[in-house]
Amino acid sequence: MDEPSTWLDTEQQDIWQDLLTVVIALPAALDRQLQRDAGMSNFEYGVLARLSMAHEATMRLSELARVCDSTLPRLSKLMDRFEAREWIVRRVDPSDGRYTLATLTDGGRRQLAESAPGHVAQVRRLVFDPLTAVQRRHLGAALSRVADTLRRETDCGPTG
Amino acid sequence: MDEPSTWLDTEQQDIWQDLLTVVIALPAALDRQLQRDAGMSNFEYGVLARLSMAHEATMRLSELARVCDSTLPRLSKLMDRFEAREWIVRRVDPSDGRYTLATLTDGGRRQLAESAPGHVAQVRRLVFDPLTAVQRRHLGAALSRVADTLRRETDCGPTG
DNA sequence: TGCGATCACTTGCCTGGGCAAGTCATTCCG
DNA sequence: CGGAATGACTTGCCCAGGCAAGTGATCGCA
Repeated sequence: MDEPSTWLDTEQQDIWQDLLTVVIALPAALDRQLQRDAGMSNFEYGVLARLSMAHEATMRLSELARVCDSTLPRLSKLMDRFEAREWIVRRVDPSDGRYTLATLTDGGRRQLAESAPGHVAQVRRLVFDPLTAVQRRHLGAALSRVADTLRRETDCGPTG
Repeated sequence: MDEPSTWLDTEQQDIWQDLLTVVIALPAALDRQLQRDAGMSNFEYGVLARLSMAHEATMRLSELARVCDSTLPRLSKLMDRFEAREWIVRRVDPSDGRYTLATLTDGGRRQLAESAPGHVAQVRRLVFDPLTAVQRRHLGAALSRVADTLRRETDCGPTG
């Protein structure tokens, strides 16, 4: 009746349903906690965290956008908001006037430090606590395959 | 130096990074394909699919919103767009005037049938093709634990 | 050297979605 | 029976993000 190559079998459908739940509800749960406790979204937290890990807490916007899976307009507008809160400062890259450098301020670093424990606890509670050590290892192995596929997809050929 | 219960170890950080990639890039990839080939988002596809599976392709909006992980305002506005494209019709529930019933039209069903193969192929390509049968089974086991946790989270206590 | 091409970012416009308030139907309870 | 309480949407307002066009800076090549 069904084309085997077109449809998913029962096991795949169950996995797919759970995966859909995770990709929808997990970001939503992370956003709720961070919004409530720190007044920022999961994406905003990720940007601050990436910046804090960079050398001298400074990165070019294009590079920051890339590692944060963001577009440049989106990041540009976020930087406007962060500058208004004085969490970052922008300045022109002295070595190439086309680039803009963003640097985390002390206030931004403080904000990140205050938000981190609650966020990490949420990640631990929702993702790692429900798993045994073996399940965690297996999840990691499978996720790395899927994540690699998606990264190739995004980088080179967003063929759809 | 670090509180063991506060921070993630290296294995967990790697898994977390891959999971972040998946929850961000997977919906984006699904949206791109569906938008390009069918002029709709992944969420819109899910709503049509759920409706098509219901008895007589009809559901109450509140029930449809629940199974689609949507809010009522969001779904209400989507129904406006779907009605404009004549993919669904709305009518008051005769058994209780507070409810609104949505029914998939023939046009909506046709649209779904045309979109399904490409969407399923994309899911298969991005999620299942990179995995061995064993990895797939392991992924399913771990995901079901995490998904269950998230569903409890959403239903009862969005404690954050 | 100078002018067009490229690059990095910014801005404007539009759409989708969240939240809170409003509307209408039904139920509860005196 | 009637008014208050509840329930199921719907609407209005606001903001974040996508895309396309605009702005400077730098590069390439004649």
